[in-house]
Amino acid sequence: MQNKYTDIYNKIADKIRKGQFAPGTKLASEHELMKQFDTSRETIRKALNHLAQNGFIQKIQGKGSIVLDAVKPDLRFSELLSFKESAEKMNKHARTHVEELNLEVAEDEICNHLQIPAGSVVWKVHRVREIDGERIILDKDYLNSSYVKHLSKAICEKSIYQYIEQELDMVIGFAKKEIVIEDSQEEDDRLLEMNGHTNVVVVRKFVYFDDTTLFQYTESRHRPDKFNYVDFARRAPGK
Amino acid sequence: MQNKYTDIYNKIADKIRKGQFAPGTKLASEHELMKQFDTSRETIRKALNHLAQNGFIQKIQGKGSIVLDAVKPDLRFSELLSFKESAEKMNKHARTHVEELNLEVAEDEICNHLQIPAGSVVWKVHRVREIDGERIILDKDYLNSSYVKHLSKAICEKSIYQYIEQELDMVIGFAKKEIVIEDSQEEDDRLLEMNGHTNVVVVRKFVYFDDTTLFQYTESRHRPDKFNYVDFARRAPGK
DNA sequence: TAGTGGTCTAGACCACCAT
DNA sequence: TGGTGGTCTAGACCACTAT
Repeated sequence: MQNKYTDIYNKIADKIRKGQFAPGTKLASEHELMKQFDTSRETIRKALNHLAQNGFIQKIQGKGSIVLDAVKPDLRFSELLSFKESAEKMNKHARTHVEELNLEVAEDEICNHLQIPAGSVVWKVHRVREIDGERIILDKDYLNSSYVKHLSKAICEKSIYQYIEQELDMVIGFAKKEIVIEDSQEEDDRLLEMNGHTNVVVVRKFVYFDDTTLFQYTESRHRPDKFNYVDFARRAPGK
Repeated sequence: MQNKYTDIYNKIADKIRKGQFAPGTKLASEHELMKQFDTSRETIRKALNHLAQNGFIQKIQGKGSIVLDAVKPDLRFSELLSFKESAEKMNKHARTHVEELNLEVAEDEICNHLQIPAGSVVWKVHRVREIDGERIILDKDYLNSSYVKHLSKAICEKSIYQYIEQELDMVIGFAKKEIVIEDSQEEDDRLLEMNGHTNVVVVRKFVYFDDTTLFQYTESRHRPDKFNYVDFARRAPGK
């Protein structure tokens, strides 16, 4: 347990995920939850607001907190997950093939993306993701070697994020993402089982540490028929 | 002004958008903002946390709140905006062509999506979105006629959400969204300028009122080369 | 050590919903 | 009317960063 409200959040979220709190039913009132968790109302409210933000519940003034039919809130576009984490949450059989792993002088475009001087040395990692026996995603990662000094095939096969967080003890903060559709390139055709598809879904991602330093640029190239993203969106209040 | 913290949020967000607070610089401290806005610290913190959630700032303990280089946080995938709102925020020349507007017995699949009995009567609205002179999006909307009793061509040309919120005084709460790539259908080819593209990006959306009732199912079909979504994602803390 | 943000509390008052 | 959630406050204590 890190703090009370994430603890309460996790306990309630788990019960909703497991169906112990059924969709359509109401949670106990905030007053009741205060007693159950022996805490103050603001702390309960922090947990409940977080649950509402993530699509677990809907709070209605005067009524209570209604459990929603989860959108698999685990597979969120707005979450920043590694491939390994996503695959595990989806219960997929996944394998990673490291096709390329080099510390090299980066192309100008990559240096530009990483906001470092042209001619800088970066880690270039190309990995193919095999899911249920099919090679359907090509991940092209570029990492600022000033922050991530060492990488290995084993690390890339497992999870770079896990290595950064657990071994390097750096904290990943946030990312900017973009989705576009593009024509497939020679590399996609060579490394993926394209099954005749001529375009790919490209997810571009800029990933930052907690202290706002940019350390990674990634292009995740998906075979179009296997691409699927879900999300939960709230209507911005106001006006 | 509805309440203090959204007011403070909007004021700071506007200044960041306009560049009056430059990326990389720090906001005033929470203590300082308390004095500036004549309010308590928790109220300031609510506003700042909201700004952090939406990618405007990064809070660092012991240091302060750093202004981020905005990802055009206005064009977020995780936001629930109408086409009109999106187009306005992007400063695009947009036109809407209402191709179909009928109150009719819905197909079983649609009834299923809207969670109503087979054979129910629903509003079916097909609209083509023209942006910068090109017809590139086909929106197929289905609305539960028990909640939305009246619609007109004028309403559909303008904004259904605006009509629902301002005229019907209903509050739109949240939506579940999904993105997939599919082969284009005869209707896409007929109504859109496909320029030889043979697939479309389909955004499926289930939209709910504030009180958790489902009132709309939408399929938004985009020409692939014009599809672009951006988002800001935070790494879930914990574990 | 001083200043920053992070957590938590106990209580007030208000708005909305049910009865 | 009583119960629910929504806003706001003043203050305490802690953790981290600077110096």
